[in-house]
Amino acid sequence: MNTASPTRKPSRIQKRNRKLILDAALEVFSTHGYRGATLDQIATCAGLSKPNILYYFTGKEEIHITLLNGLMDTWLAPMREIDPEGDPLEEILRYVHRKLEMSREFPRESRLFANEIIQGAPRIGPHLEAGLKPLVDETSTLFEGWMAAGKLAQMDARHLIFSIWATTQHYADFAAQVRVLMGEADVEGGARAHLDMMFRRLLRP
Amino acid sequence: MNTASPTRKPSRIQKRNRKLILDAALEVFSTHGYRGATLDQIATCAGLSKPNILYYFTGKEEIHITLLNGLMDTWLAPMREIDPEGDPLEEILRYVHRKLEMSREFPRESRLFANEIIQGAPRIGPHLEAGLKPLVDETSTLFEGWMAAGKLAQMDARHLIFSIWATTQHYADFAAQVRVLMGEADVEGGARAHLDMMFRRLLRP
DNA sequence: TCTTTTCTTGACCATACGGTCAGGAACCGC
DNA sequence: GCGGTTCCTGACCGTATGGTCAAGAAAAGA
Repeated sequence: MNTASPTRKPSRIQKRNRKLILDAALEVFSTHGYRGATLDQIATCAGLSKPNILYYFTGKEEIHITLLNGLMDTWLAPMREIDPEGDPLEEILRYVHRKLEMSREFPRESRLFANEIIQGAPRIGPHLEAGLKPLVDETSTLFEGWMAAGKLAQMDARHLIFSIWATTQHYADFAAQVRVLMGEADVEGGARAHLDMMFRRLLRP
Repeated sequence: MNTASPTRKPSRIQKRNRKLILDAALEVFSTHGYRGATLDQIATCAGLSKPNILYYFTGKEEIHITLLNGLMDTWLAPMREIDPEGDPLEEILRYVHRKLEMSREFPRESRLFANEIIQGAPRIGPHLEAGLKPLVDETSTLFEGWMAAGKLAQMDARHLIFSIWATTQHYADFAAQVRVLMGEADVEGGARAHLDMMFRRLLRP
């Protein structure tokens, strides 16, 4: 019986294999996109047989959705950690640095989301509305309060957030391009210094 | 006989149909990615039959590569238009605005490139090295000269370029997300004002 | 007009892919 | 050790997809 049974805590094997599958799927989906990924690739990558994959998940789409949902929390955590009581400039800079770190630490997750959004968010659209939007609205209000209090330079809070996302995730999503253009240089360190300077200049009242 | 014949100027019909195909392919590839796109979709979208598509192109991959190569020039044109003799700050701001305009005007092209790069640039990698890198190197040198002359704030020129690309293309590549978060607001105008202010603050010596 | 070349297509093919199923193997409480 | 449940797989199926081909329709020369 599969996981459809309502009350049944997952066995040791179940936990291990679902993790194997999701990890393999993250690898494959993030590099080939949803349509480009195949169950065979995921199975091989996970070290399991294809029917076994379908023993744990009802189909390809469920794997993808499970991944996206599970990752959403991790992905938004840094924004949730912005402290309304902290120093505005330092809080936002900390957020920038945390996002950049995540770009380096979880590039596959970043690309998974990027792939999904670029293609019109066909499978995660509802979750954007329900999960992301409230958080962004709240954070925007917080930023606007800081600006009104003269703690930050005046600007559109949502566009500021877009700029932070864009500049930090760029290093994960466009890594192939960055690698070509930067060669052997210390990309990570350079990016950190650049973004710190950039947002410091931008936000200083 | 197909286009492999070396010396043969394309007929009227040939020109029209190749254009139809490439335009349809841009639409389909940019929204579904390379693997997600099918020849049938492209054929339907172009109003031609599938075998007819394959009369003009040897296969799916050739269509994709032709698209990428043909678009590269258009895509890099704004960077080529930066005037070394112009006012540094205004030249770069003009570049930012031009890139943002292209995001609005050619979102499909932007997503096509984004898809390709995210997946590791498997089909355009060589062209990045040969076409993009020299131009970026040259532009970086120009920027560094301006910085050394005290016309711009000091920073890493390559990371500056990344920041410009990331923030402007974000509005095309992540349009689905922006739409959810901004609702009916005037995204275009807000983005223009925000990026102008942002890079002005950043670059002012 | 007649001929040659270019263009177009319906029918077809081989493969790849998502998914199913019957039955066997491994695990687990007893 | 035994019975029942969970876990696993080889073989298989229907469909979608990239691509081919022979032959007809349309243009283009002559």
